[in-house]
Amino acid sequence: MKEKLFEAYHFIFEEELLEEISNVATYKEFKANDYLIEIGDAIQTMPLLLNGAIKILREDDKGDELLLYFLERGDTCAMTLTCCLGNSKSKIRANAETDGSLLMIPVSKMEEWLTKYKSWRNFVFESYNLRLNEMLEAIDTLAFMNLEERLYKYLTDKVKVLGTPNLSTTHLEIATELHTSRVVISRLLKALEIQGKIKINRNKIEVLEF
Amino acid sequence: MKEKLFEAYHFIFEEELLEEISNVATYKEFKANDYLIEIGDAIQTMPLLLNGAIKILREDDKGDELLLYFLERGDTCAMTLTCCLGNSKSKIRANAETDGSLLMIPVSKMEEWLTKYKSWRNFVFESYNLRLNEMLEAIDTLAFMNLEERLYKYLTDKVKVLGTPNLSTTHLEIATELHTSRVVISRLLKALEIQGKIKINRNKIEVLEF
DNA sequence: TTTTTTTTGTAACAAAAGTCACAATTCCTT
DNA sequence: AAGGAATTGTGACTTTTGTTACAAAAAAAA
Repeated sequence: MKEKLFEAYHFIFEEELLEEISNVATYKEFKANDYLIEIGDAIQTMPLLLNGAIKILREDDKGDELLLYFLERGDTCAMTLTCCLGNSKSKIRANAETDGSLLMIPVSKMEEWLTKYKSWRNFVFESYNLRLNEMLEAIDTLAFMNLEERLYKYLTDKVKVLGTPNLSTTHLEIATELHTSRVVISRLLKALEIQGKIKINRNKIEVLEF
Repeated sequence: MKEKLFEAYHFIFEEELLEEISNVATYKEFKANDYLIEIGDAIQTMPLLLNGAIKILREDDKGDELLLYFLERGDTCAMTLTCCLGNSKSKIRANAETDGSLLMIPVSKMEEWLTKYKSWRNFVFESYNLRLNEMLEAIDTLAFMNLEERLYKYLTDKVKVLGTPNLSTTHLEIATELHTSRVVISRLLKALEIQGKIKINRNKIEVLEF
């Protein structure tokens, strides 16, 4: 665990802080598709992602989903910070995209370190900034792109996060994360295939350009 | 200026901090429709809104706009914080919705106060949280609501910010801020009028239920 | 008052996205 | 191998949103 921590964070945090973290943090492993946070959960700890990828989803009152963005190694969830510091309930769902591991930091420590370590303060602000920018990107996508463009962006984003152009997913799963219907996604995937951008197989999509 | 500062912020900041602010801040008044920040601007100071309302807009590469949210008294712009601390260019446009005034705080001070005053730290985090939540709301609106619902939300939000049910605006202006076309807005406004939710006059819309 | 500009209304059409129904295919289970 | 479940394909249709073109009304300017 300590090795993983140093591996992922030694560029960012000073030795002393890394030591402190490894003393108070709880280590947790997760498997792909695990639900890590549910909407409405009270958040008591702040996660530091060591490896793996986590997707952050929004849901409306009718249960309709929408993928917001991915977290990767070295990321933390600003939504969690929001909840920790604001003492409110989670407004998003966190769902493991791959297997991975993370550290959980108690809120009390994370507040203490804000004054104690400049690198921690920078990290926290940097995280907020990253997340704000991800949200802006999500808004751009929704407001300014049509579904075919959104779909292609979704596929290429996934390729980047997973590190392979071969995606194992179904049309229905994509439709859910983009908050549209399966028939529409099948139609648009077909269109992308005709354009030579992807190759479709059952439960598999290969992204050819990205 | 000092009175306005104390009036707007004495619940939030301790005496000492208020004094410091009034020593280093520059006071600025603005008129409705003034452009306060343009996309691409380098941000050197952080604004504290004393009174009035500011709307925050996003723009894509083709020049299409989208209203993100409003800032009101006691607010600061997390986007600005992002820029200040991250040292990047503004990704949004700030446009005065009403006349008003604000204070500009140098970045150096705002960083210094982070360690010095707990109330300042709380304020900054609180601002980030507010903005993240506004962004989430914007995403919900785009992803889960149809245009008629978005339009009605837009109108009622404006009523809240301006404090009057009588809005002075044109169909074209609304269309621009919702990133759609004037004809569509005219059509949907008519529909809302038939439902008895609003009353339409040239350059004026009265919101009857909100 | 006339002219010009701005704003709004409206029809007719086009494109994008969503829905429904059902068939075909592939995979999994037994 | 046979049956059932999951996944994908497809046609026909509806709804929502966007576009174009032009007329009418109101306000502003000359």
